[in-house]
Amino acid sequence: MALSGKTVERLSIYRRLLTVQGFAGEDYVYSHDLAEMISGTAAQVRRDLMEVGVTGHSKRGYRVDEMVSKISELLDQPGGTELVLVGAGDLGRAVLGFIKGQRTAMRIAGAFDNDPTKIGCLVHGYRCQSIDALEDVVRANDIEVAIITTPAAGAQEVCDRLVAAGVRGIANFAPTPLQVPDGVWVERIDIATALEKVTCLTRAAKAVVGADKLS
Amino acid sequence: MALSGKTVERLSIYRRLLTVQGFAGEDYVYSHDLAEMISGTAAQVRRDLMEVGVTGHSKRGYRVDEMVSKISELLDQPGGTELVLVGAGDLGRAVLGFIKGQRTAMRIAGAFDNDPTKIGCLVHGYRCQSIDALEDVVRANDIEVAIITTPAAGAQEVCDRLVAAGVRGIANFAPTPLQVPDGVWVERIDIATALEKVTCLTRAAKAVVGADKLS
DNA sequence: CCACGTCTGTTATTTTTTTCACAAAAAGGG
DNA sequence: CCCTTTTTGTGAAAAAAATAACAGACGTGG
Repeated sequence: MALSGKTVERLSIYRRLLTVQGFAGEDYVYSHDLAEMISGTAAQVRRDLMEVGVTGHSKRGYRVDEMVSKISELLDQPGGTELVLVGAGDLGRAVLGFIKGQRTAMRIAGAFDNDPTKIGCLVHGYRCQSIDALEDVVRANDIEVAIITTPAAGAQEVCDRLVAAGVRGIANFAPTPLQVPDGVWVERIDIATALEKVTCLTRAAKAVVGADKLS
Repeated sequence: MALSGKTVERLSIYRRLLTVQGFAGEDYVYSHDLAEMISGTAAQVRRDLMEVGVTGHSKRGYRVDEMVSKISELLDQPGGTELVLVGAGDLGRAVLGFIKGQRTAMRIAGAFDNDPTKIGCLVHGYRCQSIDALEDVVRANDIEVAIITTPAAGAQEVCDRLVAAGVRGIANFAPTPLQVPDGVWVERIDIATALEKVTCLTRAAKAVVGADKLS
């Protein structure tokens, strides 16, 4: 019963809707309400919830607090997760802000950059350290998850160093694919690709609508 | 022959590998080389290329320049795409930097924010305007694609205004789902979800590896 | 110029993901 | 208390995506 990536994504969104957005404060929620919010189907919501083991009630829906705690059990590491972030540019700053803003179960154990003018500076309350200290911090804190927000050019090298130091999961914001050994999970968040996708598929969507109009 | 979203994503990556990374400068590339770079299979690469209509050569591979121009034909709008960006915070700044950095076929027609202290400031060379001017700029330039980098709270309202002004495609970086009418394409780039996914699935990957070791 | 090995193009197969559809549960009204 | 309506839970069907597999093309080396 390995949770698929897609399911995890939706669970993350459900939880957010149930805690800080939309349905915060409700006691019960129907599957079709959640479905509408995510522009999906009720069946899919029920299926996702089945996977996490929450059970709803006919005519009432699902208990919000039960959903949230069950989802959190699956998504969050018991004591929270410590991460390191490499690359304190605009994007790194944005990601740090995100982590700080949402009160998620994540803590930043260190933020790193190779630019001497950035080292020592505070970014969203985190002190930027020299990339030279990367391995030490990762090993000292048994860090398993890292965020790469460097330019494409340096990403693979940073990745290799992280993996060598014991990191098993990487959120890769650099616009380049990373090569990793088995057992390391890479989540790619590719802004350049996303932008190209939206410009491309916007035209496609229009074409479809146009076709519909003819029929 | 509607290009699927997944295919478009991969095409975007292929093009980048063929122009600015990895294979820039090569005359021919094999499908298995591209496959290795993206940690995929050669069959999938060939399939993607089939969809764009490039045809390779036995024993030689695919012509890089042909691939790039065919992919560009599909991904890019002929004269390039003009976009607006709403939300000039850290994330907005990061996205503007991306667009400026990659010399993609995209141009920023306007960057907007509702924070009076930001209005008038230059962000990566773009002058931040008041959100009040949003509709005027969108209509005056026939903007079809927009980028939302606001906090979650304001995103839906911004989205509604954009759609009302004629926008048909939205890259949504706000950590909330958006409701849009038919014919509008939304591409969600959810950093909070991505981070939760990587922390969650890192443990899952480890579990799998552990299980393998037992067998 | 022939045999071999490699790489493409595409069909078939498998796997994964989503949607459909309906029985069972249960609240509410008369 | 029973009937109606709404909502869950889930097997079955469908759709989408990825992978495998292999015929055909084509250099290359002898």
